[in-house]
Amino acid sequence: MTSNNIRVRFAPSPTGYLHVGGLRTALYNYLFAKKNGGTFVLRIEDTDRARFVEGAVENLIDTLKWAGVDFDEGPGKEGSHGPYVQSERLAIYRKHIDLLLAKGSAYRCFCTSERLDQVRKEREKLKLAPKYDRHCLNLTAEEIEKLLQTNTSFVVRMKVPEATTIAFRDAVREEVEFASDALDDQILLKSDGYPTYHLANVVDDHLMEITHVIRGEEWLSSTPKHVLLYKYFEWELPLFAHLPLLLNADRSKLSKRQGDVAVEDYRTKGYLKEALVNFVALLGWNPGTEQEIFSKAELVEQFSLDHVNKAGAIFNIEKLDWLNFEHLRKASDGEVLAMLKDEIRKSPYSANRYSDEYLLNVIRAMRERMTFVRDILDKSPYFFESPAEYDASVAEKRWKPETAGQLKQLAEEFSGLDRPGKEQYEQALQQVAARLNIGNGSLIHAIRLAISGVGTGPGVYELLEILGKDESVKRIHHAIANIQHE
RNA sequence: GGCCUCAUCGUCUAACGGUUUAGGACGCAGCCCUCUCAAGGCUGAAAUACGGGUUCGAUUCCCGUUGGGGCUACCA
Repeated sequence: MTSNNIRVRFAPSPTGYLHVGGLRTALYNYLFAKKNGGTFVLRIEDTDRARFVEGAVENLIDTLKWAGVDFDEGPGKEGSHGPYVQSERLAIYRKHIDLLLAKGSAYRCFCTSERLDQVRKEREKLKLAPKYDRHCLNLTAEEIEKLLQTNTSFVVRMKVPEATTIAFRDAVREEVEFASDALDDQILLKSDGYPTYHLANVVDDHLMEITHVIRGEEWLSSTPKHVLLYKYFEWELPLFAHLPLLLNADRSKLSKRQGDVAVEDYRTKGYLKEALVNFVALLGWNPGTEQEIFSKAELVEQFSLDHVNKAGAIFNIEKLDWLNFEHLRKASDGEVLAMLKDEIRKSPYSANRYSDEYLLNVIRAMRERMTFVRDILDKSPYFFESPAEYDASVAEKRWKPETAGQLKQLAEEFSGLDRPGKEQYEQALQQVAARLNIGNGSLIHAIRLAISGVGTGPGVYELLEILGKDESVKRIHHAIANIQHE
């Protein structure tokens, strides 16, 4: 499928679940790759052993698969640039660290974390940038040898040049510049032998021949360190594209505290993958047209880094709900049926009590009235069980002293009908109303309350038809016996 | 605090110096339709953060202010 050399990657940390911001980043990478005939790589950045969560990788892959954001190379889909899990690439990083050490672009640091804390505090007091004081940069070869011999634990730091400017081009932010003096001598190799993000990321992006690094804006500040590393290794720079962050309603970075951030949370809440993908695609990107509803294929067709925004975007659920409604109505009756059966299985109702034909009728009646498939159960439980109680405010308004007698006549009329449809119910009701010399409306509202228990929902005749004659008549009699007016 | 970065309706966004009484969408309000609720149709309220420049002309370019966000870990 790859007609050129464009290669992008999504590089999450397996710390639990896929964040919706991560989904957005993965999606943009995916769309960019598909649009340009490139390759989309999934790489697992598990260099922090303390934060590793069992099963997180599987969960990540499963969630990506659910969302339809498929990768071309990655764990379980080995290509020519593997392995795709960083903890399996330790020897590679070690080799590159040695290279840096030999060139003098990096140095060993034997300082204890206690000393580091102290240095930090002192510099903070002096209002200086919180940087390492380069104590170990001045160690002699003999001193280093001695420390190594005694197995003193150490880290490897990058040697940042003094008084220069590090500039790079960003596809969404154009030129970005940093003064090297503001940069810390970043740790590249931790004392446990694992690389930090900065080293592993640069080495892997190069080795995996990544051409475009599309990632969240939280990485913008550390990009000069990465640029420096590319320079030390004498590697060609990829094109960076830093995406605006997804925000909470108060404009802080989207966090768990203020709502659901895990893709699986939205999945279990009943959001369609089509809606979620459509929604996050629009958070930070626009097609340049007035189109709002997109299929995945349309997103691929229209996606471009040129239309990526700079400012952070608030994750606004209301629009997501609307998109869910829109995508749900695009689903076929059969697709909704399958989803509805799933919901019924999770509900107190018994799954095989209702025929497909019956459920399909319910779906057609509720089509324009649901945002989630679950709404069918929540908003119209009367399709699944007789009303146990009757809405008091509706009863007060629609159930008059004479209503019981009128409905009794109507029920009798219905009983005499032979396999009635909507039209027959309507005719019967009109006849009874005429006979009683009352408007159709008073009968209609009363009967709705009687058969559904509530005052809202699909048309009454449709309700009667779906429920069937026997069930409807039964419910009417039950209502007559149980609804009190005033 | 320092560095980086961002700034159009409540929210997501359009506008790439003049075609703009700043457009669309979500949400909100009203009207129509109607047996209710929806759906649908129509209408409405709602924004260029502020101050200086540059220019015949600034939402658009420059500077500053203010405000927001990110980073500032042997986390990614």
